[in-house]
Amino acid sequence: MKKYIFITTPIYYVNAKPHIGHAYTTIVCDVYARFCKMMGYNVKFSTGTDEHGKKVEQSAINNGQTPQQFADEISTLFKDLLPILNISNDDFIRTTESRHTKTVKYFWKKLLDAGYIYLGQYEGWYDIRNEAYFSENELIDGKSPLGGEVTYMTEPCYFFKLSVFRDKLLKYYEEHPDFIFPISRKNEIISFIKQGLSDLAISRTTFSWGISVPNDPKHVVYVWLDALTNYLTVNGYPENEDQNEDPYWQNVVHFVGKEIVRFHALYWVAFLMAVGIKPPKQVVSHGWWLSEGQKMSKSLGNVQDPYKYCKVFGSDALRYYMLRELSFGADGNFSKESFIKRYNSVLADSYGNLCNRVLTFIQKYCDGVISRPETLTNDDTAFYTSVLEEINLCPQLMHEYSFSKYLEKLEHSITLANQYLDIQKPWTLKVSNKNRMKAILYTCLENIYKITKLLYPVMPIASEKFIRILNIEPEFKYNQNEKLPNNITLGKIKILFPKINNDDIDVYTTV
RNA sequence: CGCGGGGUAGAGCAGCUUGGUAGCUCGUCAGGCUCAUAAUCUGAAGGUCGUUGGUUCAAAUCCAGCCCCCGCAACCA
Repeated sequence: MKKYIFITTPIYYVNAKPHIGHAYTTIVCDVYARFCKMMGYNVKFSTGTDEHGKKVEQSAINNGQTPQQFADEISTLFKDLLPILNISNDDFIRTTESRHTKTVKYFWKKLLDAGYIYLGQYEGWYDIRNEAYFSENELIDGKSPLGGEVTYMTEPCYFFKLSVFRDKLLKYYEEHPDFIFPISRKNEIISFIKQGLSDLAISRTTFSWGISVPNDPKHVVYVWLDALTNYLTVNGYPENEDQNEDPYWQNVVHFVGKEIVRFHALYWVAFLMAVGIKPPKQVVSHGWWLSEGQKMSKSLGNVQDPYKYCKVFGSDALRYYMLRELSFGADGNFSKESFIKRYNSVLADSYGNLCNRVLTFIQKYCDGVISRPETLTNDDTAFYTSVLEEINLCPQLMHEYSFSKYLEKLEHSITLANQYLDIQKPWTLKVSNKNRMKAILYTCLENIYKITKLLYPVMPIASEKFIRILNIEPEFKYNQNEKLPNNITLGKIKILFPKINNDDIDVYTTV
């Protein structure tokens, strides 16, 4: 039976230009999506931009543009970066598209019909800059906890009856222990709910750049109700109304940064429960990047620009680095020094060089032609076994989002291959035993091939390049018993990862 | 009693959920190889796992207290 999965990035808010965090989330999703495709899943993978709200309206005015012009411009920036990162998304959704406004309005009516929306009055101290209300006792020195100036306001406002979902949500988490990844985030959400849930204001009248509330156009739909619904839009709602029967909707995985877990794991689930749509399978949260040990900030001038790394090292290298360096879920550090070190020691010296030493050997001493040996020695089978032991762990690690360990296993397999060569010393057999020499080379090449296939989700370009050198048409399907064809004739050999010694790469953004 | 993250070899980290020889990468030192991108391979040195106490036959891992570091204006994954 064919398996389905729907993988999403958050939609990115167009108030700011793309930065390293957007690149990271998107890359993580892409790696997972490519992996799932490799495992035979039908994959739907979406990303996009979130374009409404007061901040966008304000930024547009400051820029002398209409909100739509402003949103178009920034959205394009996000979209244009996808090919640079080599992202294989199936859809790019914008919240200003008509397909989306239609979904949101429909979704609103469903919530209304189900009795979960009521018109009330919001009163409290309003922090204009942060678009949020606070109660008297939340204020700090007469300012909002977010630091903004506040004024006392009352505003008619639609509410979503979030409070009635308290027990349903807790029960859902309990029945789906893997719903929030990692566990530490799940505990945060649970303790947040236990502190008490109040109803959620889901409309605003203080600005107009948004989707207007059906039958009450003074109001626009609150940003998160608008934004989260994008996942339904992408999945064809409301035309495809019965999401509970939709194969992709059975297995939805939302990748998010840790700061927006609450919106996905709590509000979104409650919204869906309210209209009777099955909540997503999992919300997977990742940490933040620091730069050279410090928080990235424009004032410190240490904002890392991932696209500069792409230019110098290629997207494969950036993807590899980001997944390998961070223990997924935790915060981590992005540094030029460690990037160059990992690139050179693993991609250039260890993997790249291994490929090159075997390929050029075959080219020089076997005229580029090699075939499956008749017999294997014990050393050969031991080598096959030891590599298999490593790479067979990979699928499970990927499903646990242990990207770094996934790569660690492959790196260790590469070391095993280098060791195998050093022990077998095929270069001593050039004259004395050419058959044995070829058997060694074929054995090594076959294992590199297996490893390379598993590298594909992370480094699709290099993986494909290597396989093309073997004159094989790349087909990325996972097969535990992956085999090379019996006869290989090499094409033109290329260096996969040229060593980079330039320490003067300008990596900081010059915004 | 604000919230959260963290303290494990020179550096950066994993391990902690499900207690039982402390592991990875880089770096250092010594040696081997020459097919390869001055790449590779072998070996070695280097840690009282922040601290105190508890549970246990056994704790980096569980529990309690304490110390120290980082983040919590905005932008935002």
